[in-house]
Amino acid sequence: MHTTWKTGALAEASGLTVRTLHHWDAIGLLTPSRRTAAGHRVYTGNDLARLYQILALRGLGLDLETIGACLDAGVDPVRLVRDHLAEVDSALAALETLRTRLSRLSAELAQDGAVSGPALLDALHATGRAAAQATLRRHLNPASVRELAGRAASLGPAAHYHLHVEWPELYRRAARLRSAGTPPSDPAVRRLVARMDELAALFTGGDAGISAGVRAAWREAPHTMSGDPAADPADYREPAAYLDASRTTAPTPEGPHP
Amino acid sequence: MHTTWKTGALAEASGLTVRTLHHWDAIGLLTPSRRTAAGHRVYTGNDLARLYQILALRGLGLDLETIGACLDAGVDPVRLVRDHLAEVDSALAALETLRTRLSRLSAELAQDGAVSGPALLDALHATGRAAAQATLRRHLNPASVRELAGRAASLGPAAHYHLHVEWPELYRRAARLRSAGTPPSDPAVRRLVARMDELAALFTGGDAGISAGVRAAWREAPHTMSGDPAADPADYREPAAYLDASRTTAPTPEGPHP
DNA sequence: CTTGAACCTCACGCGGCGTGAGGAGGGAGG
DNA sequence: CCTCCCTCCTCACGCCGCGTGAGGTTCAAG
Repeated sequence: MHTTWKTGALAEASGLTVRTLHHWDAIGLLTPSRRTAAGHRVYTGNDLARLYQILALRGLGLDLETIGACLDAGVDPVRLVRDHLAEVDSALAALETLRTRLSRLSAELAQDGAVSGPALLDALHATGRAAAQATLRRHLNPASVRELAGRAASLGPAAHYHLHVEWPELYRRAARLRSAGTPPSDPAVRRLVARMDELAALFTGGDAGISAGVRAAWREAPHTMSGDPAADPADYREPAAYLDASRTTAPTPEGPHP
Repeated sequence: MHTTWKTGALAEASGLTVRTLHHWDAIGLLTPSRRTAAGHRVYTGNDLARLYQILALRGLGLDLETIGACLDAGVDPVRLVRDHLAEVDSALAALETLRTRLSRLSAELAQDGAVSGPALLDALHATGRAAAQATLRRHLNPASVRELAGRAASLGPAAHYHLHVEWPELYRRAARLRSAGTPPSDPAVRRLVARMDELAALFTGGDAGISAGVRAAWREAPHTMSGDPAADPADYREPAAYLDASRTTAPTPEGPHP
């Protein structure tokens, strides 16, 4: 009965590839105890035990460096597992959100029997839009809805950009400033507010009634209006209050007057 | 009102980095329509529309090459979404399995108050082992259990390897051969069977009663015996039947007799 | 004209190997 | 002894989506 293995034999027995064993040797994760005079790797029973441990830890989804640290003494297993579990949980949450979006999209596509070229983008675009318009209609009269739609149409492709790219980004930035403790009176926040008001004016034409209605729709159902079903209402409510505070506080001095 | 953007402005507005825009330009995903005489990138409204589409598709988790193909005409959106959904589903299933294992392990670790060095491996090892022994005890008398344990102990670290590395690998290989349509009488299958019987003899000492009991335990609860809670009983039952068939059929000729 | 910010183009790095290229060791058969 | 073929070895580049400098040009303001 043999008690040592050459690279190929170990690879075949373990289901790994020779290249993987070479790699693990190169990074010092699993170094064969011996070599023949010609430089051929010889794995012993101890190496096998280590291989088994590596496979066990790899099965937990740990990266190779962590596995090495684990085996070469020096990690707190409780913390390691707890942290890793947290990582896995967040990855799982992200994937679940994605799955929801995809399956909704898939349904949308299956429904429009005929499949043309940019059908994917159309469907992607349409998904959830009907709901957003319904919400808007609850807060605006038909004439205002038509005016909003007309202004959006006249902006062309830029409308999509302003609504779905720049606007969410402004919101994200407001959220970052807020959580960094920046006071609402800070000039950076004021610049954000100014840009957002500018964008809003593009769509509402400066009509206070329309913009109030739009704001009400966002307050009612941020996840519907933003088109992101995973959006947390709190992620919108708190920055909104922060931005309102910016609009109503006195400016902070920003260096000497010119 | 400006209708063009420089790299930095577009990056800031979209929340991407300048490097990302450079990269997307380099791979031809988003090339600015114009450049200044000095070579500075100038993005137009059309580029913005494309950027918006890219971000929308990226939000679905598609890779950049697929996104490019999508936008430059030439994919079936129905198939694309269906296939991608399938990918996401399998990733999700894998992650859920992993999460189950990790949380069980976490509980195991929390239970053994004191944390020593190789506690993680101990816990990993112990998880589910008690259940496997309970299953075994239902199929073997105490003397046989003791004999099994004694033989396993005398094998040392190699026992872990045989049980948890080589044995599952042999099973996986059997499953592959089976699904490839290889007949049970094929010499490759016979070699597998011979090796598995050899391994079994290492643990049972050739005692037919013990090996029958072990086989019964595996038939009853493969997921418990293998230590993999996600194991599908069918993944063991069918290869097992296949291997049994190999043991009871006549050999196929493998070239001319010597 | 000078400064400083913003822009440009290389080019390496990451993780975990896959996939050759090009060469040497080793056992079986002539 | 030589030849054949299989297994082993060591580089070294490629993947994906950028991050992160290094080192040089251009632009707008003072």
